[in-house]
Amino acid sequence: MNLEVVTAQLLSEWKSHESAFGEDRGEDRDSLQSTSPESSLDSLCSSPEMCFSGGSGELEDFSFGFTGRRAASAQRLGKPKMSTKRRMKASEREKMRMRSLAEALHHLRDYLPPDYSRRGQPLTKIQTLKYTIEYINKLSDILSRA
DNA sequence: TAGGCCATCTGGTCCT
DNA sequence: AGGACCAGATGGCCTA
Repeated sequence: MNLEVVTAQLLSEWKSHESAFGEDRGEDRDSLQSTSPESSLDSLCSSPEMCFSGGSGELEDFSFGFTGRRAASAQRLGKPKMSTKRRMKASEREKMRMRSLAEALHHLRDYLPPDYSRRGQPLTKIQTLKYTIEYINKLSDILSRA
């Protein structure tokens, strides 16, 4: 069985599951938000610090006001507080890490059949993961029966 | 206005 | 010591 046949079979199977899937979507409908397809990436600039590209001095001032409460709890534990420079570097790395994760999820959506994102509403991260699992299971099932 | 989703910051933990 | 990963907290945006 070649790839085209598998794909065709999958799509037809997909259609047959559409009703059940629709219910699933209905269940999730409430959680479908209006984040546009590009929003998860474009919205990287949705908060003040997101558009910061490194201006360390100002960022430092900002994060100081923002993190006071947690720093206090860290000091209470008697642990040596991370240096500001190191903390900023760690924050930057974490930001990049989460962005690459969001990007990967964004990319993953492209591999799901359009049925999964009906009504032009993009999938949330959770939905993307759940539906991907579902999709892979269906593909595996078809292949095992071939 | 409440609730969902998201990006970011942060401290803790593990690993190299 | 420093990087990677994780989970909790927080605030902004959007929709019903």
